[in-house]
Amino acid sequence: MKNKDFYSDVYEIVRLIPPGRVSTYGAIARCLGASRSSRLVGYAMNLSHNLTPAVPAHRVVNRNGLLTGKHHFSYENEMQELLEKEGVIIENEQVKEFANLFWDPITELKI
DNA sequence: AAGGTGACAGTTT
DNA sequence: TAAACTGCCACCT
Repeated sequence: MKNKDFYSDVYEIVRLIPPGRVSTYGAIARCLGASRSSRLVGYAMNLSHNLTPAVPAHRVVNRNGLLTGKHHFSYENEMQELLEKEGVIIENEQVKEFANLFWDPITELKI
């Protein structure tokens, strides 16, 4: 009934991202048919901090594979640590082999 | 109520 | 090739 569903869908998709994989704001937005609202996805992540169950926002990066949102975590290294813990290697605040680890919700969910 | 902001992305200079 | 600008749409003050 409200765009709140949009956020719910965003959280749901983010939760579907398997460990060790990463996705992008644009891909998620596009999956919901709102390719122009990629910024809103980032905003949704911002609100997901108090969300339960916790949304793995650390698995969501920008289309360049850059950890742009690390500043919004408890501490800046938390995002990187969480990703490295899952096997994702971060180099220069950027996901290494991003193209290989990229998890596209459209491709994965559409099958 | 109106204006400003932003965890992006695509296009242009 | 790299850097900068604009577009976009909901949320916040």
